[in-house]
Amino acid sequence: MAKTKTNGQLKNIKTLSAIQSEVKSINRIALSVDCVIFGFDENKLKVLLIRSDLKKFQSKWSLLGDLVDPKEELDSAAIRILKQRTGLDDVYLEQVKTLGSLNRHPAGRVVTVAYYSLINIQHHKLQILDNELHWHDVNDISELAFDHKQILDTSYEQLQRRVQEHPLAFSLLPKKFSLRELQNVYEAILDTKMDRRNFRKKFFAMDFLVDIEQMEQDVPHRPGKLYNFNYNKYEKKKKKWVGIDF
Amino acid sequence: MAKTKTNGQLKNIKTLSAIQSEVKSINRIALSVDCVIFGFDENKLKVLLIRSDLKKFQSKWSLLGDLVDPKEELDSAAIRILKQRTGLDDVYLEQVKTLGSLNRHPAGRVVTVAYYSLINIQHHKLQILDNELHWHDVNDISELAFDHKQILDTSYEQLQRRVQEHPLAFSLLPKKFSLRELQNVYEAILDTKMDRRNFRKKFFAMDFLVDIEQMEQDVPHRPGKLYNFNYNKYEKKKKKWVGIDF
DNA sequence: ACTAAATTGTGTACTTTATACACATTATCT
DNA sequence: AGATAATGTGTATAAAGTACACAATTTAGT
Repeated sequence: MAKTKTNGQLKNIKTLSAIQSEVKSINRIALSVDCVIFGFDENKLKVLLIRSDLKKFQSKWSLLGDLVDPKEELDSAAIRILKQRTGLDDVYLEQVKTLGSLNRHPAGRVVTVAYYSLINIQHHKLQILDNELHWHDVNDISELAFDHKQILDTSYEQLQRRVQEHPLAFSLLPKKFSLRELQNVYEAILDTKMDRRNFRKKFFAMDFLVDIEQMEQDVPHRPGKLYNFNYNKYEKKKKKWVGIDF
Repeated sequence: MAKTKTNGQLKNIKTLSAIQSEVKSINRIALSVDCVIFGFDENKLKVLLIRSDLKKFQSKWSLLGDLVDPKEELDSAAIRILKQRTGLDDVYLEQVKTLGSLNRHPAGRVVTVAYYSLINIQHHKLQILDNELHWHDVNDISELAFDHKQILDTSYEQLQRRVQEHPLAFSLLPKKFSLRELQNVYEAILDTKMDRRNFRKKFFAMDFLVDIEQMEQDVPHRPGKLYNFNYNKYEKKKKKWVGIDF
């Protein structure tokens, strides 16, 4: 590798062929993708986990992941995993961070790109036939295989931040939802209680909810109205940003 | 690779040795780190770029980056690059995202982990002796080598978001700064003008600024008071979060 | 020494947003 | 028919954000 030093600084004189030989050489690392798949059920935020296959982590649960093929895009790998595990392929997906501790994986150096996704459990409920796959309450998870607890925590924190500034919550619900269901999603994600009247006022003031003139069915009480979220209107009107607040 | 299918789902029966062989095999990818190094000078937000060394990108500027060694932590690689290029090793550093398009690099498949960092230009001004390294106005950059423009844009957007919610701006300033300098940093990052009296009111109300009882020197007008930012106090009092706002 | 120029430092009125809070209505279940 | 459980609605108060002007301090120029 061609480098020269000038006053302690590196000069940037690598040639393409030098870089190519570095890229082709043993200088490579296994890459994986791990997906934190969030769902919403029984008024709780859930995450889909699989029982770990490795002896070292026997009996521990882990996130859904796989190695990235050298000819595969990162996002494609995440989409592939989601499709394989949930049967869904049109889901909200967001990259969270990349972890690469030297000893994070027992099989050697594996750098992993973490994603989280939001899915509507109702839509795919029938597809989890693999009995090693289960939905877990996010707040009940104390330990996972590898560094997956850390990935989950970071993803959950990012979800909490982003759900307040972007209309993500709707991805966890059916297309038609009641205001109570929407509030339940926010309360589950943010782990807090909100005032019902102020919550409704806020969302009606935003003016992104469409009253579809239908009512809830099969609820053991007065049914609420059902709404859609109008993404087009949101895209046109969304705020740029606000102010300094920390 | 041992997989079985059950109703279109994958079962998770890989053994450790199967994974090890996947990890060790040709199934590996070159990894790099690219750093967006932000600075603040002449009341403008700047980014440190180097002239690209590759013919294909002749005359284009690029971010500072290097391949990650298989025995090197990701953060360490970013810190190494910052140290090599700026001489600084105690800088604000944040991972932004990982890009892995199949054709993003002419030398082959190279997945890159992007970081941004904030440094105080004054502190290291004398260390940029390499004349291929230059500070550029962030808003003057229209084209960069590889996909570096995309990395810059994403980093800049993330900086704009985060600077509003976290006390990052101070990393671009000397330890002692005047309120006007602080406001200039915010105005440069957010590309906006703010009301001077309201800005002061806001920061004094937060109560994280320490009046160090010194005045600016060598300014051609009435000097302002100098302040420190009290990170300890901030860590104790910082807000959890707020509400729904999009 | 005086004047002009530039910037600091300060307070108040107004607008917008957030919060706290209660009761009548509509449906189901027994 | 009555009990239960949730929906739907408005107002008063508190907090935060915004708009805005003038005197004081220092340097630079003459």
